[in-house]
Amino acid sequence: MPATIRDVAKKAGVGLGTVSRVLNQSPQVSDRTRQRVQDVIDELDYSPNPIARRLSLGKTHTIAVIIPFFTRPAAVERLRGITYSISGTEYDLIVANIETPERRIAAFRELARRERVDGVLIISLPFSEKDAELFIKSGIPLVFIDVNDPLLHDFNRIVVDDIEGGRKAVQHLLDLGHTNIGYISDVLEDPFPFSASRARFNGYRQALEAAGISPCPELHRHGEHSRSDAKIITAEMLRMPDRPTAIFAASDTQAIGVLETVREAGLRIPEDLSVIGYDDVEIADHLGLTTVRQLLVESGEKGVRLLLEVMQDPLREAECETLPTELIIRNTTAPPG
Amino acid sequence: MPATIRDVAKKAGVGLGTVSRVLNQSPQVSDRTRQRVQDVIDELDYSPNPIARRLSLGKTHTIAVIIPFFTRPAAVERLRGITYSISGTEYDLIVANIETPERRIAAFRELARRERVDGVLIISLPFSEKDAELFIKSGIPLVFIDVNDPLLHDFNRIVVDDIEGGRKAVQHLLDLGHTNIGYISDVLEDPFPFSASRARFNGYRQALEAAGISPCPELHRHGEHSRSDAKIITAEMLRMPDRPTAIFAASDTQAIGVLETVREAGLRIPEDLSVIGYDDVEIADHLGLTTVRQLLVESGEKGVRLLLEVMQDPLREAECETLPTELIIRNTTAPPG
DNA sequence: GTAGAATATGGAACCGGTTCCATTTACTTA
DNA sequence: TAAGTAAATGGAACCGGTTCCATATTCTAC
Repeated sequence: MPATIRDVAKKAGVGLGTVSRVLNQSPQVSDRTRQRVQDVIDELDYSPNPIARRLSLGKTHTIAVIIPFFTRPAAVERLRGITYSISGTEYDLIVANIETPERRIAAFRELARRERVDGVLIISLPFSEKDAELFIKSGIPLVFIDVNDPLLHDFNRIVVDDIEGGRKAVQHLLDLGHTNIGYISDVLEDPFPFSASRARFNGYRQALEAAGISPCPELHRHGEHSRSDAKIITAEMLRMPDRPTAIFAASDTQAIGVLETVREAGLRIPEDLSVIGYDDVEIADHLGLTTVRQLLVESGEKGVRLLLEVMQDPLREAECETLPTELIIRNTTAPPG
Repeated sequence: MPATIRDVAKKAGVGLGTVSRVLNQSPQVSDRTRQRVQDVIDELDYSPNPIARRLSLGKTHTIAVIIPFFTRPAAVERLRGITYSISGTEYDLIVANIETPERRIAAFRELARRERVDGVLIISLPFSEKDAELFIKSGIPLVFIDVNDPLLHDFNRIVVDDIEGGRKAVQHLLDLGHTNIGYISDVLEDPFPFSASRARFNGYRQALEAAGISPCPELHRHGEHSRSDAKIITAEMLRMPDRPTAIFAASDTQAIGVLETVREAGLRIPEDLSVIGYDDVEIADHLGLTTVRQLLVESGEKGVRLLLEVMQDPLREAECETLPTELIIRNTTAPPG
């Protein structure tokens, strides 16, 4: 049904190559011929078939984003930035939502192929040495957002210094006078843990040690990255004889779970217990949550820009851009009662 | 670099058609030949080029979702359901994020083309008669989620009865004894308003009228679909001499803005003012928000399933599935003080 | 006006699959 | 064993673009 380049050529009385040259703004067409062809293109409402174009050019014009979308609200805001930067480019954004380890492996396997995508963005996901081999072998341009690991030294990254971010969170609590500070995070002993959680934990530890406080293993607990697990863990912590006076949660999602349990226990926030999260997702403002802010939307935008550059110039050196974190003090932290 | 079907044929000593038959599970291949070809496929780590396949088959294997993604958290949860249902199919999901009317028009224009996508899902967006013509002309399979308009009678839809949903919200307030009930919504006088907001407004009005209360125009205000606009509008309402004792907000997002302003005004929720939202997005539970629940994830899942069926059988009659709404009473509504 | 250089153009070949029909091969029956 | 039928196979044509080189046309300089 839709007109093809052959229809245009025939009706304009020119060759296929000439139509192609008009379509692709080649200077090697006379103005007169160009106008004639353009008139026919308009008349037939012709536009090129993207699939045929992609096959011919040997490019997919597709960028894949692999994302644990719905279990990490922060990731949603990164994706927002990604859609902004992709919009107006010639690329399609395909989304692979990863909510289980099995899905992650399958997605990597499927997408690490040059005939499949031109580039890949990986957001907030664990990444193993074996995964790295797969992508290196494929030669697919790859950018990580919020994944930072020594393993990734030779890959392009947009990250924050999560050690510093973790330190800021804990330093804020120390400045308020807290010394008995809990930390709730994702599981850190997985074969492939999410690197940012581990770094935030290291920041937690470093800040305590710098203040001459020996980190107490009882005060660090982990579970799935979810509000409900954080609720359960917080309840356990509140049952400790020497319960913490403040809790640092590794993400705002988990901090929300903490808030819930603390309130259900009849404790006042922040008078009886201070809570600080990490990310500054959109709802954090509404909740009055004290948190460490990351530039989530900007990280997505920059990730796309970096990927486009890598796709343009595959020989460029791997780059790692570190975005700032910022302590955002709202209403969930105060000096210990 | 990657092996092609020609490499496989040559190495296996068969013709292209035979390799294709093996790839596509045709019965018309002897077991012996099939095994021989499969061994070579494994040896060369060959997989078909999806672009070539799509051109040959005349299918894009792509489904587009057009979504006002980030301005409507409910849409994010619908998208979650979409990713669940798409996962495991042969289709790529491309996401077009629409945050302005101009972007909407451009996206429709680009995507209403058979060489571009095999099907389209449109979520929570305004849709005009002109838009309808564009899609009818293209013959693209199309399913709407959360768009319900007489104009769409001949299109496939997954909807809720928003009139009933709006009535439920207001009926709940009436049952509590409220008679002075405000309503905050999106702009309804746009050339192409979002249909669900209008329907919820109709529900609001019907419930009042059924209770013998004449709807007061001063009690209905609208702005952009955002938390911040809802904050401003609520402040205006609170300044009314005869301010409402309860507010029905057309979405949870807007309800959150209402909560903020009410609290900033030093009023207690729900003692001084009751608030009810609409959607039951994930954070509503944490906020203790009374709301009208929609099955958001399920609406996405069903939308994909319906679209796949329409793509399978283009001659099928247009279908409209109506999902239930449910009143969810939490802590933001109580009898008037 | 002629020769040479520059510009414009057409279309065969190509991208990597699928498909369909002519041909070949294998099997069955008399 | 021969004839007929069924199954298997090969490869040309096709999908709709892009590109590159041979050729045609236009322009410039003498």
